[in-house]
This record gives sequence, structure tokens and C-alpha cells, in this order.
Amino acid sequence: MSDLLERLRGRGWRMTSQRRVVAEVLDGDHVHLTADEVHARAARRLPEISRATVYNTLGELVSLGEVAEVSTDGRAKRYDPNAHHPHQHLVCSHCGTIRDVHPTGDPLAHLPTAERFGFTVSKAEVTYRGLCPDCA
Amino acid sequence: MSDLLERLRGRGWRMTSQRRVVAEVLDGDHVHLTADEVHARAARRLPEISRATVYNTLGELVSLGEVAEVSTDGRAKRYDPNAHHPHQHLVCSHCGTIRDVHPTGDPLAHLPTAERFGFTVSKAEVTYRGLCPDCA
DNA sequence: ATCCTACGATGGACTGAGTCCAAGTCAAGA
DNA sequence: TCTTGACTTGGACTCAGTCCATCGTAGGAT
Repeated sequence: MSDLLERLRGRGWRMTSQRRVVAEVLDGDHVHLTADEVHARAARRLPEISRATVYNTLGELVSLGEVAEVSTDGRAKRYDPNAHHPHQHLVCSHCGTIRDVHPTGDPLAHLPTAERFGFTVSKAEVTYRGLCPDCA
Repeated sequence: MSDLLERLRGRGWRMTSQRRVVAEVLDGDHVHLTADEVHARAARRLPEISRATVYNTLGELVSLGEVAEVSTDGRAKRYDPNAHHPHQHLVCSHCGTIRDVHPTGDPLAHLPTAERFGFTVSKAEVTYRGLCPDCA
């Protein structure tokens, strides 16, 4: 994530303090913050940042492929900065904790042509559900 | 789905015209209606049915395991009456069409113990994404 | 057949997540 | 340092879903 700001500048992004702060908040592994959580953390450094700007910036990061959108519970979407390392998610059904996981093999390979109904299938998202050690 | 009403009666459900209509609307294969769509179709037969009742009934059907909740897009949840036949979903990234699909093998088998972080993993939901024949 | 009552239905207010927009601000090139 | 169009702001708005006080009724009891 450290060179994210460089990549963005290279793509013609106008660099503002708001965008810098949002990008900094989204740094690390196993980070899966909601937009409101991103806003709250960003506001600790830049008190007057607005929700609209956070939504705009997250949306741009997603369409640039720098951040992945994850929705594991039908509630708020979460934003995962680990977009350059393909992975799936393991979610605790009780407390909602999310871990990045790496299954073996390619899930796409398990969908036979006959089951594709003429679709051009390009990716598979897997959500594993269960109980985490604390909730078990 | 035809014997659903029988099963529900057997579980002590009080049978009302509203519940009957909701259960009837949720009949068929590849049915993935939102709550509002269920409400609209139910209202064609029973004009004064309320949204709250549709939400209540759907929620009960889900907790009884008769209907599965599917959220493929972070927007409205969809309700899938095919809950007794395990399957995954193939979604068109452009128009949102959803098909039930049956991959080979068990996705759970591809998550090694070392990648389970102590979780008791009980199921895997797979969403395949791509373009349907009409949108390609 | 009628009565009772607890379970279910109703609709309107409310919440949470996200979008939209007109007006103001400022990064960065000239 | 000036200019300008890209960016930010906050408030109104939408959409999906929940909550709740009140009313209605399914189905067992008599």
C-alpha cells in the first residue's frame, strides 16, 4: 500500500489531503473496514472530512482496482486493501470477524462448461462461514 | 415447494392467507426475488398485504431453512426457495441475472487446516461472476 | 356453532447505508 | 501568482429494512 499514492499520482489523480488520509487508513493485512469506519478513522486525522468524500474516494479506489469491495452480510460493504493478492474470506457467523484465506486450487476450474449457461465466467468469490475460536 | 405448506403446518405455523401467498410466490427454479418483488407479486393476489408481513414471513422461512437468503450485490437481499438443493450462484456483472449452478467437488475441501485460523468452518458460498450471453 | 385469546397482520415512523447536487475550495499547470 | 477544472462539502434524498402499538383472526376450547 505504501506506493499506492505514487501509483495514483501516476494515473493523474489530484493529490488532496482527504485522499491521502483515506489511503493511509486503508493500510495493512486483514483490514476490512466499512465506509463509516474509514470515515471515523480518517476524521481522527482530518476532522472535517465529509462522508461524501470518503464514499467518492473509496469508489475510485475500487474502480482503479486498488481496493476490493466485500459484502459478507448484506449490511455495510467493507473495503479490503489487499486487492493485489487474490484471496477469499472466512467469516465468523456469530461476531462477524473476517480473515483473508487462500484455498488451494482455482474455484473457477470446478464449474463445468455445462453449468455455465453460456456465460463468460471471469471470477469466483468464496465466502467460508463458521465460528471463530472466540465464539465457538 | 408444493408440500411446503404441509411442513409449515406440521411445525405449528398458523396458516394465514398472507403466508400462503408469500409461499406460493416463492415457487420455482432460478427464483431469486427481492423482498419488494415478493411483496409486489403477493399484492397482485392479496392487495392489502403489508411489506412488514412479507419481511416477517421471509425471515421465518429463512430461519426454518425453507428459503435461502442471497446477497450478490450489496443491494437488496434475494430469496431463493431452492434451499433444499445445495447449489451456488452465477451472476451477470452487467444485468444482474442470477442462475443456480452446481460446481463439482466440495469447496470446503479446498481450505487447508492451516488456513482456517482455528475456525469451525461449516459452509462455503461461491459466487461466480461474468457476462451472460445477452450482455456479452 | 360460538367464543376466546394468543399469534399474526398492519401501516406508519424510524434507522442505516449510500447517493446526489449546488456551491465553495484548492492543487497544480501556465 | 493566477486560473481553472477537479475535488470537497453538507444537507437533502433514496432505498432497504426494522420496530412498534394497535387491530384482526385462526384454530383450539366449550
